[in-house]
Amino acid sequence: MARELQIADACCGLAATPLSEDDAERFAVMFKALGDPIRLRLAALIAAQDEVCVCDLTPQFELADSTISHHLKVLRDAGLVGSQRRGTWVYYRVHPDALQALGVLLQPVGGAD
Amino acid sequence: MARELQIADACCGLAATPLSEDDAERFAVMFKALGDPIRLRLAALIAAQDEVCVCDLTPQFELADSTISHHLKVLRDAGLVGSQRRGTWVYYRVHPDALQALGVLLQPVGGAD
DNA sequence: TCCTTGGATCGATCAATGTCGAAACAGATT
DNA sequence: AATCTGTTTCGACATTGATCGATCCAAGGA
Repeated sequence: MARELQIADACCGLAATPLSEDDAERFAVMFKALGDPIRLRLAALIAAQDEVCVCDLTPQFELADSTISHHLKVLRDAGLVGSQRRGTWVYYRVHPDALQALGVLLQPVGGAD
Repeated sequence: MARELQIADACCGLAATPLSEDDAERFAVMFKALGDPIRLRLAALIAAQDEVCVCDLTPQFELADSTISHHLKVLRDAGLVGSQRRGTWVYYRVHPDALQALGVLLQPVGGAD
């Protein structure tokens, strides 16, 4: 059951949100996932296209394949991306809703006050 | 010298950004800073007002003052907030530009495709 | 001057994380 | 079935990070 991302709480940005402990916990997981240079680049590479084969990602880093796989799992567990196996290869794509929820949380900070 | 946050690279969001290793490094520091529930709540509390006295923050957490101070330092080092001492008390305020840069990086992911 | 109070820093401890190589797993090909 | 290739999982290790108590510093008040 792909949980529905019930993050309606992110309606008004950090500034307007008292941000319950639960929400803070959930959002922090996502921010933490993006809080690593490798994962941030991975996320950018995936977001740049509809979907990306892992086999196209690993060559772009000087890290063991298992390490890249680990980082992809962190992004997956955070709900930021999803994966799908087709034949031999595995393809990753972003979950736009998740990234957008984080964006909304940050955006209006200096906006309408 | 409050460094000028030269993050013009964040013009087009994750999707459009090849995201150089350097940029990834810089942004990751900020995301990582927000990647802790305590710090995320601190950031929200600070963003909710023009400025906030540390003395108003510490009572809202069941943590040692030194721990809160440490988390504030992480937010400060990431460039997300700034502090100013006035007499006995220290006041924190957000750096809207920094938060906004992160927001822009995330926002347009699912936007115009 | 000496205490008190608000904050930051330091040093120590324990948990979490990044990294790797080895092994396991899933499909495809022979 | 045997094997090859792409991907993930599994220990293991070194590094980082969260937390605390103790200490230090700055500003006020006795």
